[in-house]
Amino acid sequence: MLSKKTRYAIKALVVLGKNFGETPMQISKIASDEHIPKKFLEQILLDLRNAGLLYSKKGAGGGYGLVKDPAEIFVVQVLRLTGGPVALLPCVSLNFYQKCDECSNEATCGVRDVFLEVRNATLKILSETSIADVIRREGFLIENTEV
Amino acid sequence: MLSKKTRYAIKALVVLGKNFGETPMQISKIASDEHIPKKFLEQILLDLRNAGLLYSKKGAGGGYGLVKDPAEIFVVQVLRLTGGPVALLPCVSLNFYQKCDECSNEATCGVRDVFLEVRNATLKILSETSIADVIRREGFLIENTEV
DNA sequence: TAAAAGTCTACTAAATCTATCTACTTTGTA
DNA sequence: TACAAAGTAGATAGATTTAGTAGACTTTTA
Repeated sequence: MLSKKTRYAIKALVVLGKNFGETPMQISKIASDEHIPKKFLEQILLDLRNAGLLYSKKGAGGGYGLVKDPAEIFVVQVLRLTGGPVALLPCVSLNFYQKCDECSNEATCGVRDVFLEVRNATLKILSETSIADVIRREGFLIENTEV
Repeated sequence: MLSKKTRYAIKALVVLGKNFGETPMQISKIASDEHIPKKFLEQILLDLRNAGLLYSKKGAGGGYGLVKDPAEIFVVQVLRLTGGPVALLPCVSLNFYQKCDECSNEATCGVRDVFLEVRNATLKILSETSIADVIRREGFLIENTEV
């Protein structure tokens, strides 16, 4: 399961993606619109800024904005920045790799092999899906509902 | 990430799968062979027994064994029995469903839609892979290494 | 110069996970 | 029949992680 942190980060990026090209957006606005605790969101946005995804502007009229086009930010990046590994086992994780204590030989571990397959499938989807795609899907679904 | 509980459960079922048709196997043996804390494993095997996957025999010469052929036990079942949801978001989970607090409209949520796709991909693999498959893969990999 | 808005560090509360303890029941065999 | 082997059961403790809060500080604009 994704942590709240990861989920809030994605939500925030979606909101900022819709706002791309406009004047920066305040934390408070994002927090209240998306029902995210403001102080918690502050930390998250700061992380995303330090990672180079967002710019920030202090003072009156300040706020946050995307540095890149939402089509160039992929969901998998957000997971990784917010500490959510893609893999279900540490021994098949690219970015959070850890040796299994209970497994004697990684190369011959059938369990590992299965979860490697799962990771690859997940990774494919999440690394091909951008924030822009997420926004697009939303739009598509809304239209579908309204027709 | 899968919990230790889930991982231990899979490991134990693999061991018991190899032993299928033989006399029951003791917790202590599984625990020491697989480097699993014995008392913890006791709880896990009991859960799997109560779920109908294992039979147990008390007293001297007792132990645990698979009720069904390892080809009929699927990895996805083990995840679910041991509390490991397949989905990355509660709102796309079949067995551990929960409404998102921060999401206003589930039907039009683009984030949900993406993670639904991820869940379906994961589910496909895990529900098609049996304990027997895990054992087979292991064998295949060992042969590969030795040749 | 006051208000708006982000920055930074530390802290706490709650939940969950992992593991252990203790006492008990059932069964096989000497 | 008694003892040892082995599973059953529930409680509990320790560690770790997650989620959220608090408060003081800096920068910028009007």
